Amino acid sequence: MSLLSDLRLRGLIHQTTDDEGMDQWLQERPRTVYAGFDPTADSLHVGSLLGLVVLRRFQQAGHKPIAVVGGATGMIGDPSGKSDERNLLSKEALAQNVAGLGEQMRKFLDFDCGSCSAELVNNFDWTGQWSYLEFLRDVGKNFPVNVMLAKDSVKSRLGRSDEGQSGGMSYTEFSYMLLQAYDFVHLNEKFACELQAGGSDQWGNITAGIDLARRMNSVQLRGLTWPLLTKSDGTKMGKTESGTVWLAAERTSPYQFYQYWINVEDADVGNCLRMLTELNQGEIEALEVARENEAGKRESQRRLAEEITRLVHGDEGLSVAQKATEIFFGAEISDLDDSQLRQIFADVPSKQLAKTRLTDGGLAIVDALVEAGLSKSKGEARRTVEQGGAYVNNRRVEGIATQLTAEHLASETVLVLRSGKKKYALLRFE
RNA sequence: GGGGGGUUACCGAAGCGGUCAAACGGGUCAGACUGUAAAUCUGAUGGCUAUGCCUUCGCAGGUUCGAAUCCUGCACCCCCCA
Repeated sequence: MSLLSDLRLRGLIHQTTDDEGMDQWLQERPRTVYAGFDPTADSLHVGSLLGLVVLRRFQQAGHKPIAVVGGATGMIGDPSGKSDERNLLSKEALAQNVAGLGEQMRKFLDFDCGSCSAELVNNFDWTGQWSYLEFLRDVGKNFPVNVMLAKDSVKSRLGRSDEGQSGGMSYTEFSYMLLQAYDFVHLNEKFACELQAGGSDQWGNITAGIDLARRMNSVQLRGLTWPLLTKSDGTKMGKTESGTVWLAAERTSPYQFYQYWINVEDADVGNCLRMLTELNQGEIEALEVARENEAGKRESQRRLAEEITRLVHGDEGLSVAQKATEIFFGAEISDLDDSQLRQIFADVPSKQLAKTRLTDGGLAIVDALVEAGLSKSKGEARRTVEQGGAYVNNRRVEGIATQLTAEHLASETVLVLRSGKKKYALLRFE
């Protein structure tokens, strides 16, 4: 199956500049394709996943992917789809972010495989060189304002100009499109890049780049967009009550990441499997059937979580996430050492207490719950225990009189407390 | 400026001299059920060294053997008349 028909089948194609010819064009010879990534944080998040996955597929099909980090455009802010003007970032912060993103991209793209090696470039490297006058002369001249005003991203903002300070659009933001358009021209000149891919909200920017290349260099470039990945309730993927789901393990632990996918709604999981994983059509269909017959097993979610977590955090990250899942959902805790426990419970609050608290008859379970922050008062702790909601190392505590001693330690120094179904805390005795 | 009503625990809201740590509903926390879903059901819900003790009913005083409940003053809120 050709790359493009596979992408189509997976629902990854929203629009192309060349519906009839592109498939053929891609099969003729290896092409160079680029997609942009937002550098407003030092980590990518679930929202960037689609772009990475698409570039990865292009590379697997023998094409050369370029990931462009918008160091320059990030300083300005893309108006597309944003209701308000974005905060500007300092140069230093951007440089740091760009470095972080590159690290994560290595998991998706091969940067060392000869002619189709991926490239990571920062558009600040070329955009930063421009003088204002040069830019106006060489680039700005090619942008008819009336065409720009007709773009949806601009129109929607101008319509709000009477709504006080947040309405309207600054000249800086208005210029964003020019910068991004020039990126395409530059990449075409330097890497012979002929195709830009992006989310459907990027269509306007992509076509602007194609127009500019035609005017400046008389070349015909191409564009392709993927649909925005949204949930069945219309909200964005990748957000939880506690915030964004990041790809960096320091920001979102592998366990939390894995759990995010495990908890995807039935209505969304099919889309996610098709768009984000590399499972083939047959496997995806089999999961679909399984989902209809035995929805309760949630095999699709499990598979989805497994695939994506492996891609982002590697086999090791996946196995920690799975082990943690097993434990967080009731498996008794045994045969684990300090470092394993710490890794698994990385997200869980912990408190250090003196080792001596465990000697001399031990530490009352009620006090332990309060110390660990699982109960606000001893009364509340007592209630929890009496109602059967307190667990030590995932074993239910029987009786209010329980005293914790060294025998209750799960590993050398750590004891795992739990209140209710999911609230955990660690006590470290050192 | 005058008249009336209000202020109760996390929130809403009963209580109007002892049996009030204070009904009821929501929330929250546990438990059961379940698909790590939704719904439902059950229990708990001021603190503690705990069959008792301590601190709470806007704030400060007072009456009384005894006050969330009565009286006085103060603060804030709402309504009506100027």
